[in-house]
Amino acid sequence: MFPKATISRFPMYFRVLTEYNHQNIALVSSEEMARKVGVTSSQIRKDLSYFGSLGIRGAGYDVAYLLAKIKEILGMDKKRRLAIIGAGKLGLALAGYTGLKQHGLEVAALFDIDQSKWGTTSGQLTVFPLTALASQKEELGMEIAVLTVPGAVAQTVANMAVQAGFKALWNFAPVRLVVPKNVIVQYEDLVVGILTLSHHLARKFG
Amino acid sequence: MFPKATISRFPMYFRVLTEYNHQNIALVSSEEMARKVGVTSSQIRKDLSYFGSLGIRGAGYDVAYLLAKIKEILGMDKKRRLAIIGAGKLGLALAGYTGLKQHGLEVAALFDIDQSKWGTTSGQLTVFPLTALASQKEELGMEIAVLTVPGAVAQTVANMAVQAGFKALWNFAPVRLVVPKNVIVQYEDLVVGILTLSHHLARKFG
DNA sequence: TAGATTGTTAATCGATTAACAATC
DNA sequence: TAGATTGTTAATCGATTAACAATC
Repeated sequence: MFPKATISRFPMYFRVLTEYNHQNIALVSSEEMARKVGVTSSQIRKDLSYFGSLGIRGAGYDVAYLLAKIKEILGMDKKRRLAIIGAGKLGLALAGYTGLKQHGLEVAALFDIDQSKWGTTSGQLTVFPLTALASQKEELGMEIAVLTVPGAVAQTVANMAVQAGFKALWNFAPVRLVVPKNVIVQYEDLVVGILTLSHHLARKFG
Repeated sequence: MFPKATISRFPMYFRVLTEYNHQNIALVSSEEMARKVGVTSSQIRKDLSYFGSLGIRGAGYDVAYLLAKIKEILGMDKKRRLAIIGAGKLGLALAGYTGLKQHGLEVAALFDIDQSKWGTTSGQLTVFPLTALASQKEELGMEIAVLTVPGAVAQTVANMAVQAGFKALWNFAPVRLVVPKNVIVQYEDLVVGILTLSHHLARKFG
């Protein structure tokens, strides 16, 4: 098995390879990529080696081939559709975030408990009542539920998502969720990064 | 020195302690906290031990005291003001994100290069021209620059922030920034989490 | 004192890096 | 073939966990 951190570096690899591809660069060495990404070349070779012998000894990595492989590893070869639950500021921002589309991820619909938000279109997206989650999941073929709701209701909403058949949750609420073990939860705590900065500032300047 | 991961767990400790505090619970054991946070009690004791002998043997941790200590460690004892550069969807969402305020962080102003956005108030916040960065930094006492701009201009904007005197950057653009070594950059890549999920889905279901 | 729980040490586990044989 | 760079092994580094002496 490979380190968890390996997968977390793949999005960055994907981006620099996309760039090389646009520049019509056909081959790239681990050394060259390493410089661009900001890791060691050893790290890159090791990360890639977990998924097979993807390079050419003496030459480097075929950009197009490696790009295809990484897309496959990250599940980007198939379009993944997301349901955003919680049409607040964060939910709406994610709905319009171009970074998702650039990585083959598509927000298909939003859901909210607040009646006043129903039907509202953000871009060409519709906000549905939370009760429509299961039916719309089937209708729109959504696989991943994004939780952008207050912490106090996160567990309840997670239960509904699980009930609706979602096997993957991307949770922005700072709450540990209890879910059946065939359901994957990815936690996203936006506050960690900024408080890490705040900590460093406090250390250095007080 | 302590593991980098130690600090990243502190925001979660802060939240559960805040909860205990609201419930008027005065003492809490590492075992109890561990259950709530979802880590081992050893981990909690170790994490805290890096910052002194914060507990009471045989009894546990004094909630109010530990809370104060953690606030201090995370630099939350002083209010930190943020400048959001890039008044797009993500920037506006962060400007209105209540999670920041709950952790003693205050967005003081937004900045954008796009003239049509200047003066626009989001909540009671103003969007300033990028050229006003240095003057407003002094005026409003901002310490942290939040970069919510496209990757293509992130380095240029980072340079401006450094020029304006910011010593800490919170960078949402998926680009490695080159900055003087007395400037701290915290990278926030929103795509990593969701692509990790996508990878797991691909593994399990194809 | 007896019971409980911390703080810390040592062992374990996991991830990164250096080095180089394999090979294009 | 000579030069280059991968893929992989072994060494190093770092983080977590288990266990228990210290002590409230």
